[in-house]
Amino acid sequence: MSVPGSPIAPKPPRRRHHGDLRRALVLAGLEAIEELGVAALTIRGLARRLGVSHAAPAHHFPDKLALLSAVASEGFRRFETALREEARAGATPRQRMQRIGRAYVRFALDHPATFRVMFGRELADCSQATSELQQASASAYAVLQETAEAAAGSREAGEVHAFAGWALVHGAALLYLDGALRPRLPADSAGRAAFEELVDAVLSRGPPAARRGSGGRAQKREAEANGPPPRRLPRKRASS
Amino acid sequence: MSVPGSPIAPKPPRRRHHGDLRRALVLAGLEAIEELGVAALTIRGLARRLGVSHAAPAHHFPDKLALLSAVASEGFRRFETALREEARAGATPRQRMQRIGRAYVRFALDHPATFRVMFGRELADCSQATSELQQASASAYAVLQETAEAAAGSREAGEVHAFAGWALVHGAALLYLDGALRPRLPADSAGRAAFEELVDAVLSRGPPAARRGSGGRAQKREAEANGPPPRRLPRKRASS
DNA sequence: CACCGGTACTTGACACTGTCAAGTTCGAAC
DNA sequence: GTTCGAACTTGACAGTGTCAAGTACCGGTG
Repeated sequence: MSVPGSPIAPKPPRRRHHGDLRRALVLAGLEAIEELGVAALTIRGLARRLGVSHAAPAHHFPDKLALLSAVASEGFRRFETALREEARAGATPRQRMQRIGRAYVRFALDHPATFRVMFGRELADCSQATSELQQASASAYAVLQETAEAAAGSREAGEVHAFAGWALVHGAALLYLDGALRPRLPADSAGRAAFEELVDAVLSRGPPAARRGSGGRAQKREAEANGPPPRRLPRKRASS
Repeated sequence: MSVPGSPIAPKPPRRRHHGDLRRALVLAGLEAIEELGVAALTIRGLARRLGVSHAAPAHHFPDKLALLSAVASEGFRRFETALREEARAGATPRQRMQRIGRAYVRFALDHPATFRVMFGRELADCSQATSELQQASASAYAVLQETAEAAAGSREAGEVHAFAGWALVHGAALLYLDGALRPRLPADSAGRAAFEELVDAVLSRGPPAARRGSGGRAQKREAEANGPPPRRLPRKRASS
């Protein structure tokens, strides 16, 4: 089904009306998604925005999912860049791990719609066909895993390590984005700040299973050395 | 805008063709979503399935998002039931917490499309209008929080506790559902089993931040008492 | 230079969607 | 038995993704 060889940029674009319509579609798609959400992204709308006919995009992407997949791949590339930059800025493996976690959440909060497309359901069902997306995604995860292995010391511990950290920041970001915390945290900028503090606290202290009764002193000490203690979640409002 | 009073079931249904078309729409919507995914859910399709005209649903839900919201609320109610049952079966608070975590992941894996609708983006943007959904969601989260408070001993520790555990299982479930682990874990039943073992391991051992060098002995002992050690993630396949 | 093949794009059409406006039918209250 | 309103139908509209056929333009070849 798939031709062997380098999957990206197999042929130089012919650049007719827009220089490179394919690239323009991906970039405009990213913009449109961030502005209005995924549901507002239409092929015809993109075509109008770029000044081409409504069927022009079909010559670069067989269907809408393929276009979404290309948009998500671009998102993953930017995501990976952000993570790598942050990892490079950390001194110790442990610091790098925490910085990556924060950068992960920050990216999700800064580009919510892109993040959801990257990890969204639509692509999971059909992504077997788009190796570009799989590769971009795996490459981003590799940043986490490399850092986790260095922080954990061993390879196998690093794998569980990386998965747990990944799941933690991923879930936290999505819970915030999806509004699941909204009854407790407002969606405004103050709510975001409180949320990021909370994530910091969890990243420093470690989640519940490790915090049972005995032996919490060292953790607490380190938490205070790594950042401010978390502000408590505000109580739910009494009335709407 | 909104009428005061009890938001749920304010009036008994008049039962014309389908006894209770509103309820039938929600149930058929749940089924259709689980069978074919959210993208395949259309108002007209539901109407055909129930043998009514294409505009009949509009008399019960002002638009498609309202219907999706009702479906998600029903999902949350079933979700909460599953969590509560599991929590009741645990002896100690800590056992309850682990059981809830496992039940959380199991629900997501058993009803992937419903789970994604429940926590999906579409509803986050408009859910200010549907108090039913907010209430159902908060009620499910309350199970987690109550258990976490009991396990943590104090109220404020319980909040961070609950959030961390929530984010962990939520993120893990979504990463699996979205296929982000697919290069490492196959999507078949063996992959699922390996994934559930992995989650168990993380729930027992605690995530990375708590597992740095010193003081890991008690954690290891408890991990072994709580379940089998995690099978290592299989190496990535060499070729597709 | 003319010619020509193929790519990038356009035009037009189709089936499908969600949503609205107006008409119809039926249950129950008076 | 009549009336009234809710539940439902019919018909229409704009908008969508996708396909088939046609057109313009660039590169190379004679």
